[in-house]
Amino acid sequence: MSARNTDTKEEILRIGKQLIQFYGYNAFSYADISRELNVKNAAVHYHFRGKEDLLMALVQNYIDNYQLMAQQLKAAPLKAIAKLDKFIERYTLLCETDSICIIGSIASDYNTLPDSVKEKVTELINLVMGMVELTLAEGKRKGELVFTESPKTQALLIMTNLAAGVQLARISGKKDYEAIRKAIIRQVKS
Amino acid sequence: MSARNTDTKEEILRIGKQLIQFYGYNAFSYADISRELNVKNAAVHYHFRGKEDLLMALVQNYIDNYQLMAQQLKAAPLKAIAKLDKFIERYTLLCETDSICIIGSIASDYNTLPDSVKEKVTELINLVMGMVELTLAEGKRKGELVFTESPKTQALLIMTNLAAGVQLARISGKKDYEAIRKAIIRQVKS
DNA sequence: AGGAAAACTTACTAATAGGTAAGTTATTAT
DNA sequence: ATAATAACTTACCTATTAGTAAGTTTTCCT
Repeated sequence: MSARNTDTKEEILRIGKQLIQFYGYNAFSYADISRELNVKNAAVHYHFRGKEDLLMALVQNYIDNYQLMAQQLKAAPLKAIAKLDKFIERYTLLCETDSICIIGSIASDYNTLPDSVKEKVTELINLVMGMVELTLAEGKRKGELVFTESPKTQALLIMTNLAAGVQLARISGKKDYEAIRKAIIRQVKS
Repeated sequence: MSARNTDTKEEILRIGKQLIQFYGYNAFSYADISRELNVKNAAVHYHFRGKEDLLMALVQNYIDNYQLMAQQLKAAPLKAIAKLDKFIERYTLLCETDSICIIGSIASDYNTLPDSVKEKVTELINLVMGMVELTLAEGKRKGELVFTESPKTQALLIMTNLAAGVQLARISGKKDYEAIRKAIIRQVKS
């Protein structure tokens, strides 16, 4: 099963992920990836036939990741607020490297993407939104969280705060992101 | 040949604005603009030396626009909630054409932009944020609005809800945007 | 009417984009 | 040991990109 350089494919995904979060989908090329990996661009095409395939794999990767996270969160004996924190932390980390959430990045380039990718992205969004919504609903039921909106709407508010929060942080600084982060918590804390 | 078009320059700005909001900065070219205007791409270069200059002019255009809006809002004998509505309506309109806010669009491509543009965008953000903050602060002072966060933080929350709201709407539909829009109002309504 | 300036077009660059076909080297299974 | 195959490289290709220099047409001004 193992091949000569098994992690080239994973490395491509890793770098692609970085590039899309730092520069955006339409602003990076196979040359950027191959340069960083010290291979020729044809090698990247070997692993991913085209940019569309690479993006598909990338989004699928996120889906797998979040699916795992959703399972773990469900099983974990954590308070809702701690679960929410775990989720928010991902955005805080992005913020620290001047990167943005892949959903936001893709959303900005959405009208230039092939339909296949659009569908996969919808899948990803539904997954993430569902996860946050569930966490909120459970927290509310257990009395650990307090908010007046429906869990779905509250999830929308939080997601948009975070997604645009990291975008804004690039321009006006991390302080604004921090203010948003804290406010999100206050909004749902009992 | 025929008809002289003195507003070519303005038309370029109009189309550029559309393109950046629909496709993103790195996904449109001078060819896209010249095609739509029925001129050659050199004509676009005549009015704006390069893409950087075009983007600069575009952002400046927004600054002028919002500066005017800020003045009008200050002077207008409107309740704070009505002023806020006027601002939100811009995003609702964007949403209807599957377009996103220029700030969000630029934020996503931020790391590919020249410094000159970055600075201008900061100017734009400060202007818009300041306008929303002021409206919120005034509304609170007059008892027309009620919210617990500082006006600045509340402005951050609203701005991020809207900016990411229109982005999200592209993917998961306008219903989500509508839910966000209504929740924003509820959050500050007395 | 005539000249200057503005608003273009024509006709090119050079660089990069994404992509492919065919050949080479390394790894693995038998 | 060797055949098959995986993981590449070499060497291209075509389309598009932003951009420019030089010439042409249109409009403005006197």
